[in-house]
Amino acid sequence: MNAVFKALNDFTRREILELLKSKELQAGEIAAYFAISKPSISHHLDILKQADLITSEKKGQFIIYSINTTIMEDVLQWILTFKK
Amino acid sequence: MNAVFKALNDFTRREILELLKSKELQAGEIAAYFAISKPSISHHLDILKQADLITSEKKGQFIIYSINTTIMEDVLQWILTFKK
DNA sequence: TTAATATTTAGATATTTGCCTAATTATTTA
DNA sequence: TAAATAATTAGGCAAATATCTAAATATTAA
Repeated sequence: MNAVFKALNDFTRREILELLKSKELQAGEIAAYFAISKPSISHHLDILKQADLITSEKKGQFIIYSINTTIMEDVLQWILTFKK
Repeated sequence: MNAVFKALNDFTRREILELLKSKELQAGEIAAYFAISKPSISHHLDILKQADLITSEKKGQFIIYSINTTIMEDVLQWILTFKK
């Protein structure tokens, strides 16, 4: 859970998740949405991956990223423990 | 939402929320649960308060902290946008 | 009204984070 | 096979974070 909350605690990373919500994207396509450098986006993707919030698959020279919603389910369950 | 994710991104603060889940507590009672100093706990309480995850009420020389679950509802809604 | 208690505020420090540019690795194309 | 393309890794730096001790504030009790 620590890695998940860490990953979610950044606007850019939450935006990346929003992008991946509709469809999977290449690393470069993701980077194109933001005004920050590719290496920085690559680092954000790594943090999201460490939290298991996204998965990646290499296709030739491209790397395709997809969202993994099963982890969101864990967060959901945690949140629900606070609801009466 | 930024303040909420920031507040949740710390083990001690999540533990404080767990404590307040069952009953409201004085600042000193909360601090007694942890091996870190009172000023540090006071700071954590402030961050939780900025995120509106807790509320405080002064009673004499004590300050009573309570959880505010309405903000958890916002997080819940955000999480749900990722569920198919 | 002075001392004790509860808590926060202030100031300092070490660690973590987010960003950058430069360099590296892997793959494809000419 | 050499050049181009996609992406990551490495190294450095400034800002943010978590922690501490010391000092300040507010309230209660002797």
